Amino acid sequence: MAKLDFSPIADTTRRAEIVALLKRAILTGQLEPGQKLNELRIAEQMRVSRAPLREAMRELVQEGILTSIPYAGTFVIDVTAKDIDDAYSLNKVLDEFAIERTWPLRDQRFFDELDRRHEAVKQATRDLNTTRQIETALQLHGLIHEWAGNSVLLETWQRLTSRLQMYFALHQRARKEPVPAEDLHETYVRLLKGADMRAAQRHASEHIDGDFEQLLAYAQGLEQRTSKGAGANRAVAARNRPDDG
Amino acid sequence: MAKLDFSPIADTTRRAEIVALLKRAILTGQLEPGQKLNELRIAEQMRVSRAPLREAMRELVQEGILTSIPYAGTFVIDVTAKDIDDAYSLNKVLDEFAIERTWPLRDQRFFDELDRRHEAVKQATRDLNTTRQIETALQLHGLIHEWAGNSVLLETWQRLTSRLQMYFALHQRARKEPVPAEDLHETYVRLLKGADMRAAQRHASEHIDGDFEQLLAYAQGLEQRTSKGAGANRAVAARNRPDDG
DNA sequence: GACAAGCAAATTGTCGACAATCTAACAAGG
DNA sequence: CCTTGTTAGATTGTCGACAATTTGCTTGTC
Repeated sequence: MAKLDFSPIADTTRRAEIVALLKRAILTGQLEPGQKLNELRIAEQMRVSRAPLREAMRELVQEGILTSIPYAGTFVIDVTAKDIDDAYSLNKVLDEFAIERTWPLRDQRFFDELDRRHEAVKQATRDLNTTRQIETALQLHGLIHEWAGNSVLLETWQRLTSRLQMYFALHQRARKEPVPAEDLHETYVRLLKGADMRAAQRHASEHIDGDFEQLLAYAQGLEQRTSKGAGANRAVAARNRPDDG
Repeated sequence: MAKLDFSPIADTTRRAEIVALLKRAILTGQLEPGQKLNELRIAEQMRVSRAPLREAMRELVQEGILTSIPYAGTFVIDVTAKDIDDAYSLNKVLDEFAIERTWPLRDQRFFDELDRRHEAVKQATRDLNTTRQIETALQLHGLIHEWAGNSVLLETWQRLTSRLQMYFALHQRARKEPVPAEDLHETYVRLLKGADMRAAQRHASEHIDGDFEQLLAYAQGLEQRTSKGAGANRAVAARNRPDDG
């Protein structure tokens, strides 16, 4: 018998599809930070009952992109400069670890996959598809975490990625300028193929730095505009913001 | 007006209480790895309907201590030697990062809290309360993550802690020997109070090493006993195991 | 006008029942 | 004997309705 690996059957529960829908809406910035999610309205729009919707929302709360206050509502997380800075700091640490673990495991398949993902980024850049560009860039970046062979690391990074994707989407949305056409990942890919692990680690940090610098500036701008909420409870403040429509 | 911080009102939803109950049952090892959670039975035992129970289970799935297979059931995660090793590796990295960030922020309140938690561990040790001993030891360990001032790091560590607590509980349960009476954390606390950050980081790694060595040995024993499931899907294998009762 | 009590609307939390799916046992056919 | 189709039972997934809680408005009082 031929050795054929079948991929798992897709989850056919409404819950799973709702999770996917909501996640996309949040990560692409269609649902804005602080926005309240009205269960009845969303359930009607999706043509499902509130039960699977609520279960889906519970998952996203635990995934860290929604917050929930009993009897008050469920809200898209707010984004502060500190949140972004925290995520960035940890990401740097995880990257170094991932590169260290991936390094001895690199093989032809790794390099091929690296090229494949790099190509996907370049394609999205050519298409001027910012959402897809963010998505593919993070997938390129995620390869070292997948390859490191540490399931806990991968899981952690994927959770972090959700937020990063949201942050970048918000940033892109705020500044309506066109996407940079240059290839920012050329050096990153080259170093990952090379022989100097330290150099790769160092570049990974710096590379992320470049992306995050803009993000931080954007977030700090946000802070100032909504500065009244400085010491207040963010979630509570969110209550007074408009509903989803 | 006196500057008084009120602690948040307790969540009065059934869901939150169910989460707490289930989590405790899993983290203390009362619910064994791979065990299936029968919704109807648990709901009846807790005198609640399945709706809040299912929502609670969704949270724990996302928290990583339950796994769910559509239309098949929700199971306590299986524990493999590799899982423990992965968690251990990442924990080491997070610890170094946490110490680095906490280091300049240490003050009297930090030292006081450190002593307080250290004392709690010693008390639990004197009481021969293994469950509480694990709990307090992890809380002592968690201080650096709380103090580091990075919310993403803290969140990540707390997720890791859930599993660590489960692993240690299983380990303690397997070997019925009495708890070691010596104080394993003396050096750790002393170094955190000292001036040599590198030394503290190094000891943290080694200190964890000691705890994990036993865990790994235990897990590897598990692997061999249930070796038939080596290549098989763990979750599927779990289906054939006995229900909760 | 300021303020407290009380009511009404909207929203979230929970419940019980039904639908969809899986598992296991059994029968039929090769 | 092995495989395939069928069926009954149990369990999970989903639904619509009801209960609990919050919020904002209204009313009455000073």
